[in-house]
Amino acid sequence: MECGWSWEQKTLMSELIEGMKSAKKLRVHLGSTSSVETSDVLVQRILSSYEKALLILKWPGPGSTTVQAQATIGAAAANCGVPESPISNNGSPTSDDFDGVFKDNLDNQENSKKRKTQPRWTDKVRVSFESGLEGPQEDGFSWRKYGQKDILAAKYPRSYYRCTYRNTQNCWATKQVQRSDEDPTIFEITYRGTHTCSHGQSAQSVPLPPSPEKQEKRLNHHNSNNNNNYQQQQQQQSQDILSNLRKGLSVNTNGLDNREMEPPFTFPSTSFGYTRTGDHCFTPSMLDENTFLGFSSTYTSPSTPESDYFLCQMNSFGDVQGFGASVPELLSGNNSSANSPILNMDFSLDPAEIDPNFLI
DNA sequence: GGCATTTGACCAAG
DNA sequence: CTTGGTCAAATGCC
Repeated sequence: MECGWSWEQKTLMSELIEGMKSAKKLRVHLGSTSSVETSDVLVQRILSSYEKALLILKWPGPGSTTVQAQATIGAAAANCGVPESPISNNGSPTSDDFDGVFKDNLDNQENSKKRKTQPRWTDKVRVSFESGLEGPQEDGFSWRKYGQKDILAAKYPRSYYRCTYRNTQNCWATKQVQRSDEDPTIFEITYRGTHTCSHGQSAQSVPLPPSPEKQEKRLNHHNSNNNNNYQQQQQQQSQDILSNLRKGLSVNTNGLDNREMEPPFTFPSTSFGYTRTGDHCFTPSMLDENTFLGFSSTYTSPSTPESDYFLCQMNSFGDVQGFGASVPELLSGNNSSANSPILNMDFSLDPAEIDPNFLI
């Protein structure tokens, strides 16, 4: 693991602080405009989230495990933001979870072959059109498909991808792409491991990687190289996004297998035709997707007894495939760009989603 | 030729 | 034993 914890910590903390400041400003603003009460509730939750996230970061952990815990938290933070698992129901971090969950991550960077205890997180992406611009793949990294498998309970096969630079740079990041049975427009991307390669967001050479079912990589390949610099102005990015999505629409209309065919896509002008699933990331009764700042991260408790599994669900409508990075990679410390890619994002964490027992 | 995907086989986990 | 994840040979594309 090559994630520099100190860099991670600083970056994450500065982002959290910045986000908290913004939320406070928003609260003031909302208050002055006599907004509905729920807005204030939301802001309060945002602030609470930041505070607790910062608390997690600052928490040193007991005894000799401190360094390890912090390092592993950093690894997790690089993947998903702030891990849920360290937070017990009473709000206190538990170092056992840190060690159990994230040490495995470190181990598996060395021992790639066994799937066992690879920390992973899931990004659910809704694809509003079937033009070949499936969201899951356009995450700024270069992936190489190495397998596909029919899953017993799944209608669609699962595709397996690994980092293109696995051999050359010993980058063991992998991801799985699974189309949702219930809603075929949703792809569930499970990321495993973090990128240690230097071909991530800041140097992505294949921002429009292949779709899971039918690779259209080559068609997009030549469009992509101008749209990857995270230091670009957001305005420029938006222009590129629109431009390239149009290219994608014109090029990739036959990108899927017959069985994957979906109803014709209608390109919504307000969202560039691309949305992230928010329904999995918000508590329906509490949050309105449209109310939020643009990004949420959801973590559920480890589902395996060994606590080596955590799952987060991302939502970011600031992320347009091929031009923005999905959150896990944005938060990856392996993309050692001095300019944090998340600087340009409105960013919030919802404590209720981190852990239902966590908040207030 | 180089690099990608496809796909059946193999292997480990549960 | 079943299933999911990975390997690697075959194949395709540029």
